[in-house]
Amino acid sequence: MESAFTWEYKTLVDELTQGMEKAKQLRFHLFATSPSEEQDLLLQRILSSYEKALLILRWSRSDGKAGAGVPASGVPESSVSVDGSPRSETLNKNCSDHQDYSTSKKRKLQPTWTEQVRVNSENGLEGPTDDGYSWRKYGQKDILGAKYPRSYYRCTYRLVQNCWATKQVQRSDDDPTIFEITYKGTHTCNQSMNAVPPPASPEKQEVKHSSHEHQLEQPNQTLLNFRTNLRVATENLDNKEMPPQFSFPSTYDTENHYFPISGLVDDSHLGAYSSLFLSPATSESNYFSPATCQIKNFGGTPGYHQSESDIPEIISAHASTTNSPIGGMEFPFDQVELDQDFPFNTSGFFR
DNA sequence: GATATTTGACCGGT
DNA sequence: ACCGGTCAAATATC
Repeated sequence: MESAFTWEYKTLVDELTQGMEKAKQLRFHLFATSPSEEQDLLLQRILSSYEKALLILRWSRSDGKAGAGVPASGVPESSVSVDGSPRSETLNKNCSDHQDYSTSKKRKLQPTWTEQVRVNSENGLEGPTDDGYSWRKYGQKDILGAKYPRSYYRCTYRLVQNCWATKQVQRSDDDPTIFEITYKGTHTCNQSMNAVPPPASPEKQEVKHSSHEHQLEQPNQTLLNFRTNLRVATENLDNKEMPPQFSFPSTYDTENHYFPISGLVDDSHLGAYSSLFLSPATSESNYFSPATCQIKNFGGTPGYHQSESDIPEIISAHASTTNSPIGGMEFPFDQVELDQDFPFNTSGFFR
């Protein structure tokens, strides 16, 4: 019945796969010669983009039926994190059930992935670094059986851009230099070009519940201190269907997870999924729905002097009703049903 | 004064 | 009832 779509799908996948292969080859050659960090990173990002595109296609296609035969090769984002360490993560694919946060106010199942970050510094206190997004801590809890409390962060721009990404940071019991960071949800905000940290000071975001709290104030400093390595993917919530074998985006990643640190913040980062979906339109053109504009004006600044909880309510209600911001796209999105998981209401840019 | 963090209270799931 | 996650008032920081 959807033969046309199927055809397009295959073609798309094919094209993307080819592109990715070429990029891999190029990268291979590059490694043989004189790998400059920036070049490598660029390729890294190119590959990552391909990965994302493929992943999205697959995801949207399978939508609920686990992988549709394709291994959910799953990293929706760059495989390099700010601190230069590779990351891999697993998503729980079951995020198709929360249409809008507003109604249930329960962000039940979202893409969730965990990474472990080892902190290098001798005293290893600062916690994992800036991951390119700015977070706001909203809670801390002692967890049963855990030595260290768990910290809860959410995206600073939740109100302004209706971004519902959150993360939890838990210091490992036995190895205090290891932090386990669980990301939940994807960023729909656009703080991607945040190589320059926003005024909100995202840097010291990570726990400082340790007795010592001499946090370095400069992000770059911090970055340098945490040339963390070791990323372990885990987390695949309640999705039994998901094949255990998700793999790294590209085989290269698995082999060389020592990507050189560079000052760059990968632009796709955690928001991969959402930003992905948005990207065809968002990244270049900043159109976006009128509703979005209202939202933006609404909050004004990332302040929340007015009981935070109402605003998102309004916003998402708004957003969920105006569900067709994407007008002129050529891709048959309607068949893919993208809107399920990812709030399109996000604004491309907050200005 | 605006924004971020801290921390006890609250709430929902199990 | 317990536990993890979130809220929100109080407090800290800029």
